[in-house]
Amino acid sequence: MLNLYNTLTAQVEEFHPLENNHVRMYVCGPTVYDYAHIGNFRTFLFADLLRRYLKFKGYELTHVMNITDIEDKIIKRASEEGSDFREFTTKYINLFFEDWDALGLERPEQIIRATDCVDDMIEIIKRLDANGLTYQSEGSTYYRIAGFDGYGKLSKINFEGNIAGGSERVDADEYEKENVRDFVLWKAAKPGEPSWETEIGAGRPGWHIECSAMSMKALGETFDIHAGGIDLVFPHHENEIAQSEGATGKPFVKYWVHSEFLLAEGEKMSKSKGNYYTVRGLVDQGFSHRAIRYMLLSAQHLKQFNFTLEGLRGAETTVARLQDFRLRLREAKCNPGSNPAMPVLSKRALARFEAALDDDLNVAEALAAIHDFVREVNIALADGTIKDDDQQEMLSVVTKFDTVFNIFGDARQEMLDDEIQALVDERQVARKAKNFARSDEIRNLLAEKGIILEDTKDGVRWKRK
RNA sequence: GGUCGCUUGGCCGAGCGGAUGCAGGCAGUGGAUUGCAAAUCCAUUUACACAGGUUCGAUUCCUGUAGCGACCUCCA
Repeated sequence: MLNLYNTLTAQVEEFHPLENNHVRMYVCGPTVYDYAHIGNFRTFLFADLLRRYLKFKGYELTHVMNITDIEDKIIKRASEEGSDFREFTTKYINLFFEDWDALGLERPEQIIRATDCVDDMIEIIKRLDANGLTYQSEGSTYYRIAGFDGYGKLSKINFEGNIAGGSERVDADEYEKENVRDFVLWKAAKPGEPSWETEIGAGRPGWHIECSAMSMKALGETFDIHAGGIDLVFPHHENEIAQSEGATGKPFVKYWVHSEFLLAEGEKMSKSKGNYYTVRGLVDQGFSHRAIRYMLLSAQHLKQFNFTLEGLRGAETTVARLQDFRLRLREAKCNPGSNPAMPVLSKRALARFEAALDDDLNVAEALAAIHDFVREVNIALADGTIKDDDQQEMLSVVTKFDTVFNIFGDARQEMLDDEIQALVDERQVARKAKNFARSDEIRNLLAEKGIILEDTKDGVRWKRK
C-alpha cells in the first residue's frame, strides 16, 4: 500500500484512487520563457517517479501537465525579441522537451497549453460569477476570497499575523482590489499585449485560472493527485482550490503532493550567485543525462536537497556501475539449471524496494535495495553460483527496478568498427602468446580512442569511456 | 514582523530511544583477484551542529543557541 504525505491534511495517508484502479494526476508544468533549470526538473522527476511507481503498483494512469505560455515574463521577453509570444513559447517548449526526453521522463498522457484553453477558463469565471465570487475593477475580473470559506486550508497560513507583501516581493503592478489577497482571474487588455476577446471583456488569463480549467477539463471536477513544487502551495494551489471548488462546490483534489526545493552548493540557486545550473549546461560540461537524473532522484521529495558538482561526479560513477552491471549480467555465460538461493535473493530485494517506495517514496532506501542486490548478484556471478534460469530472473528484476527509476541505461551492446575489432583480436592473440608488451600497447592505443577493455573469465569486454 | 523545516563520518544522503547489521552511493586507504590493468569482491578511517533537560539509557523526545533554507501574491 502506497503512503503519501498530503499537504492538504498535513499527514501521511494511504493512497486510494477515487475511481477503482484508475489514477488521475495533474502536475503543474513549466512557464516557458527560458531554459528550464535542474530545480524545475527535480519537481518533474519527482512526478515522473510517482507516475512510474503508480504504474508499477498496477494502477492505470491519466497524467496531465499544463504549459504556461501566457504570462508577464513571457510577454516581456517575447516583445524584447520582437517575436510573437506564441512563436517565442513554442521555441522554449521544444527546448524543454528535448531536456525532458533526454532525462528519461515519460510523457504525460496529455500536455496542454494554457492559451488553448481560454474558453474553458471563461466558463469557470462565469460559474464563479454566478456564485457571487467575482467582481470587476478597471476592466479586470477578480476573485473575492472573502466569499470562499475554505480559503487557506491548503497552505494553513495564518492571515492574522501576516503582512501582505511582507516578503519584499511586492507586486508593483497593483490594481484596485477589495482585499489585498484577492487575485485576478482575468486581466484587462493592455495596448501591445496579447489579448482575447471574450464575454467577460478583452484581456488575458490570470496566473491561477489556467490550472483549474485544464485540470478539470482533462480529469474531471474531482481527481486524485495534484503535484508541483513547494513554492506553489501558496498562492497558486490555494487559489486553484478557491477557483475550482468555488465554481463546482465539489472537492477539487484528494491528494496534494509537493516537492521541496533544490539547493545548489548549499544555497538557493540564483544566476547572480553563479550556482545556477541548466540541464544543457551540465551536459556541455560532460555530464550525462542519466547521472543528472540519478542525482535529482536520489533524495526524497520532501527534503531539500543539496546539488553539488562533486555529487554529480559521484552519480556519474554510480550510474556507470549500474549500466556495467546490467551488461555483465546479460552477457554472463551461466551453467544450465537454477539455484534455489537466487530467487530468495531477488524476492528480498524487490520486497525491500517496494516497501521503501510505499513509505512515502523513500527513494534512498529503495536505491539501497538496488545497490545491495547488485553487489549480491556480482558475488554470485563471480562464484558461478548463478545459473541460466536465475540469470533471466535476475535480469527481469533489474528491469522492474528500472521501470520506476530508469537509471540502468541501455544494455544493448553496439558493434565495434572493423579496425578496432581487429586490434582487439590481435591483442587476444598476443596475450595468448604472452606477448604482454604488444598486448599493453594495443590496450593503450584503444584507450586513446576511448575504448576501455576488461579481461574477464568469459573473454574480453569493452566499453566506451 | 508572522509561520515552518533542516543541521549525520572527506562529500551526498537513510535511519532509530538501548538488545544480530552505527543503511546506501561517491571519494581515500589496505587487501583479494589479474601477466599488468579494468571490472568485481573484502576490510577500513573521531558520524550524528552546540548547550541544557527528560530517561536506567538519546544521534533518535523536549527547551534554548547558532547556521542554512522555505512561505507570507515572480519562483519548481
